Amino acid sequence: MTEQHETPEGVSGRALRSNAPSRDIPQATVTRLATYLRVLAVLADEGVLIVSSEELAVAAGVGSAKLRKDLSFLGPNGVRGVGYDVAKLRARIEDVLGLSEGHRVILVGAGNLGRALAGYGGFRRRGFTMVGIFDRDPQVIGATIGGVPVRDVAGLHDAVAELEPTIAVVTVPDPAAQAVCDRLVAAGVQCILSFSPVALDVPPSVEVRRVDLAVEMQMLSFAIHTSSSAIRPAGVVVSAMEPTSRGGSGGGALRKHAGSSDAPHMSNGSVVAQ
Amino acid sequence: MTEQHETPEGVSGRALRSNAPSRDIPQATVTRLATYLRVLAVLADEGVLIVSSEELAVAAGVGSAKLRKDLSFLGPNGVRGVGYDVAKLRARIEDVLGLSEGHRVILVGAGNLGRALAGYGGFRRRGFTMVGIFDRDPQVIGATIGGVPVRDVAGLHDAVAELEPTIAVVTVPDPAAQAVCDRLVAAGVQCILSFSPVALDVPPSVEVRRVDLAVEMQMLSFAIHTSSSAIRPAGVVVSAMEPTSRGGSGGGALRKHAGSSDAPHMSNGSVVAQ
DNA sequence: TAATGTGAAGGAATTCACAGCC
DNA sequence: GGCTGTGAATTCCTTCACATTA
Repeated sequence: MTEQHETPEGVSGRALRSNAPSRDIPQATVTRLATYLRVLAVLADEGVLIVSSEELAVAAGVGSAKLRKDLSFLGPNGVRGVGYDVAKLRARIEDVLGLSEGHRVILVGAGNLGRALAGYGGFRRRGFTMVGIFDRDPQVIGATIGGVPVRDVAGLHDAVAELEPTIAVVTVPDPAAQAVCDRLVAAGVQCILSFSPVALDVPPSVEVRRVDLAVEMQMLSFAIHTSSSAIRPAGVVVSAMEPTSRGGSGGGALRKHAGSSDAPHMSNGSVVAQ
Repeated sequence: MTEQHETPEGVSGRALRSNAPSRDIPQATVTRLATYLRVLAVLADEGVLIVSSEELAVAAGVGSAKLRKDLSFLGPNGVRGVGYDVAKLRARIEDVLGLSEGHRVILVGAGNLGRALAGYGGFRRRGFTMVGIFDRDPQVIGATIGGVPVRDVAGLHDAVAELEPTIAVVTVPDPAAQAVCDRLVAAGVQCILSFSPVALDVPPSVEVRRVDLAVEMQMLSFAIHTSSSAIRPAGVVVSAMEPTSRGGSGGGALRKHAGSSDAPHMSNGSVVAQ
């Protein structure tokens, strides 16, 4: 959906920290940086030390020029005639995205989706530590999910003070979403990822991203609809994909096989942020 | 990821059907149409008959000019000086998105995430019918999730011929994603929603959307990082949100109570399409 | 020589402002 | 008077092509 594009005025707000990039980083670039990071993690696991923009681009599904442009916002990261140092580039992107110090995450709503997220190994692997899980159901409270005990949501306020989470993930039924959100805000949470399609009302100082699965499905629907109604050579569809050179495994020189990787089924969603 | 924005060249492929819009609809607009649809459903439930672009825009979290521009791609839909007929607009958007006739969905991977999706009421409500669920685990095969029995993924090919799904949702562990995808493609599935972060290799005729939760979390991280490192008046954060007029409930004339109300600033997200 | 980094061109999406209609 | 629909201006993003550097 990414996206694209909300956030009219770029994204940032002038970063003034240590290694902060000098210019503002475009929103669209930030979205892709997260993708590059995932690919770099896989490469690192495979023992790859150096990667070229072309190889990285193919693995991430974008054009190499776009990738270089994206990386250029972080300052010089590669060596001309050689490529990028995988470990160094990875560290640089993590630093820029604010992932270096990790994040403490709490989850409110231990339903199926909440459990799926809590059990998602990819989180911890990427620096997100689940420090608290909350629910309203007495039958669920006290149980342990992914090693973290489920607490009564009634104690949310105090728990936030105790756990000091940097991010809260909300996976409660739609009607409860706003109330939970209000309590999180009252408790001082600044950053919320909501899986409810309802638009949450929060003060401007709080950052909310919303993920709506149905939106993804509907966009797929549109793709089918338009392609099936288009006049086209038999079997060929005008698809919404990147004009990436798609060559199975024949392309990249350094990639081996994709085994080790990440987490088992998890999820997530599309996106749509508030 | 949003998303936003993969898909370089617009989205469509010349629609030539019945009520097809004359022009191509921009990708960014399609993303938001799905959002408008959700808001319209809520309004309809509340008994609202007519809505102005300003009201709809606030509820959806976008600017009114943007909303009007978006709707203009679908042809004339409103009445000047009055507003939009909720039911009529809703039907029009559903038609354009290809939702009018509903979709038959199969799900591969009955883990926590798969179960969460299968049980998600929002799907059926929006015209997506789960017609088949598949898994590899003998312990799960035969069980019923949301009224649909779990079948052995070994019979996927024949089942696709039998069930004729228009969309397949993949929620299997990462290492299995490509293989499952290949089998779906071989069986004739044209449209896949994958929750695995790995980039799937498919023929150009197949449409794939990928959803990666970690990307969302990382974008949140960036938002925290940049705003916390910015120089700003105490307590106020330079956030990446829409500059929407946020006025609690004082604004809209037709809306009743806020259970679901207004969507303050929102926006939307990103998405990463392969 | 090989691949990065980047100005400049091109295209897409957003915003503005107002003409047009009820 | 009020609100839609839309050209025009603006801003943002992508793509191209090449100068630059190891």
